Amino acid sequence: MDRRQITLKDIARELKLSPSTVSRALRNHPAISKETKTLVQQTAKKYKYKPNTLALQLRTSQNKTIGVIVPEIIHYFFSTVLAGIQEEAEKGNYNLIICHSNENYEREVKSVETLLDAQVRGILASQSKATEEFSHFQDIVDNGTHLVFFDRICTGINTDKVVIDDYWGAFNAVDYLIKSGCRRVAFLGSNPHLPIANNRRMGYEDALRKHSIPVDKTLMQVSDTIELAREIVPSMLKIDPVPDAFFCINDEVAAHCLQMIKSAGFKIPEDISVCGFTNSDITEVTDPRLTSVDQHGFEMGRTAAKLLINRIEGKETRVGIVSKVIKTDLVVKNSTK
Amino acid sequence: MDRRQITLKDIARELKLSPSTVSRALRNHPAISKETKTLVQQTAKKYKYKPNTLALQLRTSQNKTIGVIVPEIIHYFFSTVLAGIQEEAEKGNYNLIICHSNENYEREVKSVETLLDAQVRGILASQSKATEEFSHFQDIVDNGTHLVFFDRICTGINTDKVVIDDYWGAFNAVDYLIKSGCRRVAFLGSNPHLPIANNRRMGYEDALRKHSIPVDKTLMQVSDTIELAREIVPSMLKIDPVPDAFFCINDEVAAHCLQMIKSAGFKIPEDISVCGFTNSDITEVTDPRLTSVDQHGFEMGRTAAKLLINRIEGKETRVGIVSKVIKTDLVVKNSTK
DNA sequence: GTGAAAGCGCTAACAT
DNA sequence: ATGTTAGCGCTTTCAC
Repeated sequence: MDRRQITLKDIARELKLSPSTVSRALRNHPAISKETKTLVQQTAKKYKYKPNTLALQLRTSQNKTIGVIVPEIIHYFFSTVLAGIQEEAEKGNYNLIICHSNENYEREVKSVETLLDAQVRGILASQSKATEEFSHFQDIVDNGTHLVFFDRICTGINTDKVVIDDYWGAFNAVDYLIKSGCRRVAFLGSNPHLPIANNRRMGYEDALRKHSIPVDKTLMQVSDTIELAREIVPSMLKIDPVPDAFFCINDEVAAHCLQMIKSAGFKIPEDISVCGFTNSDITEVTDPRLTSVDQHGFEMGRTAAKLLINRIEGKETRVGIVSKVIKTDLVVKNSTK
Repeated sequence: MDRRQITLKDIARELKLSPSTVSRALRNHPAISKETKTLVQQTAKKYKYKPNTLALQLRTSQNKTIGVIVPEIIHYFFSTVLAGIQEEAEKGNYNLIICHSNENYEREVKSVETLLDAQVRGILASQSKATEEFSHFQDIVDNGTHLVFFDRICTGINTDKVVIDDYWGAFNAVDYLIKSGCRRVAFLGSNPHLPIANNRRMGYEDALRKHSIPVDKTLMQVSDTIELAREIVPSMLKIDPVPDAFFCINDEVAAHCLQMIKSAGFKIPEDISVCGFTNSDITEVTDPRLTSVDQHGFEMGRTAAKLLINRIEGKETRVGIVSKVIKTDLVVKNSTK
């Protein structure tokens, strides 16, 4: 069953032509006669000839694969980004090698190694939460391989990036919460060395300041996983006076926050509002449905992949760093007034 | 910045050796003297030599990539499977090309073409809901490329497959519902030409029969998307007597079903129980938390990938079709009595 | 123990 | 308009 693929040579032999003629005929070279062309092309079709990509790429010493490093695959936002990357890669005829750091620094380092070993032309990366050291990313650049960060960018490395407007996403959400009557807005954030977390915190603080509400450190906590939320939210509900809104760094935390608020006996949104970040599928099935900031992951994936491919193909000529920003949208549902 | 990779030749020239010697030294060939070996290996390390995979694969005329066709990437179950495939592929040093049919027949056909053009060694596929014609899958087999179906298998093609025990998953869930006191269990299913849907329907029916409950066609509907559920569930809630349980083909349908039951004024699980299928992340954030059948997608992905790789490498010697079945588990939460 | 030559499939100079 | 030759990076006979 394992039949060998038909090669140019096979066709050449069959037609008593030289391989180069066949090659040219197939690629519509002007110097080939019409008859030979049609003859060759028919025979190619007849034998289901497929050019050997390996040989082609070896010759031009340019493979067409790009690598992707994501912290987590089983995750609404990242799978959305992945879908966008996939679409753009397919369009440009690039193959994808997807690596999965699993929020783990060592696996991230290994992923970089894997991708460089595979000699990908470029890498799209989103940093794991655990990463605080960046030399593996620097290796990519030093190797002459193109690198574009998306979402969880790494400020220590001088390279292209695609982010969302975390600051404005947070600012608008918190501004909305305040305008709807909330005065004690809690912030469940993430490790501040992640720019996305820090920018959202600043957006949060500035929205408070705009309305002359003092920033209260007791209302700001790192709580970016379900486990942390289950620990921290109950304790925050005991603060007096109790927060009248929770602005959360992601939808999972928001959804579980919402559950705990309800089981503590508060009404949502009458007593306490909750707002998430991402606008993932789970926002539709919580009760009440969860207000959230849409991150447009698909568009982020497409943008990042497009940028990388343009760099690879020399179509992006700007010499310095290119930073693209994807706009967020607050999607108001029922967990806010 | 785009420096050329170091090749065997470069090292050979530097060390005044022949490329073949260098090649042998690097791969620890017995006929090479210890001194040359260490010398070569040191120089290789010094220049960060990386073998050119393209050249290697061209020589052995065996690339190391496998293709995956999934109906949907942004989907808890499939991203779980993907994570399993990814892990196994990485372990076996295979690259992945992931195609995304988006539940669309034409895109599925095109995906097969893409993968065959890329000359992947094997393909892992899960059929789109829209597919009713299978010749594109037959093309894969005719081409001599290995094919393993997972989850949404295609019965028309004679090839390896990995499925879950849909029948027993459904049987056990419905059996549990009945044992908890439900008598009028509705089934929100999917297109019966999909084996997964048909097997679950049979499990459902047999569980009813086991308890001598007649199968009532009015309680069985095709409703496998959120849109369909929003249309069908309200109408079913008007049936007299009303169903006292809904067994749903997936968690999204179950979650939205649950919402509509609540807004119709019924209590869950006191009046009506709801059970989903997959046990995805959303089962944790609905109110009440959703009882569901765990499909173990990660294990399915690993199993399918392992099987495919074994076929490719000739390690799976069974001549006929290999069918693997992943066991499901009913995970009882709060939407059932 | 090491080297020379050939070849994997393809294309691009350089003939003719 | 077509053929010849060489070479992409690597391994593998076959020599010595």
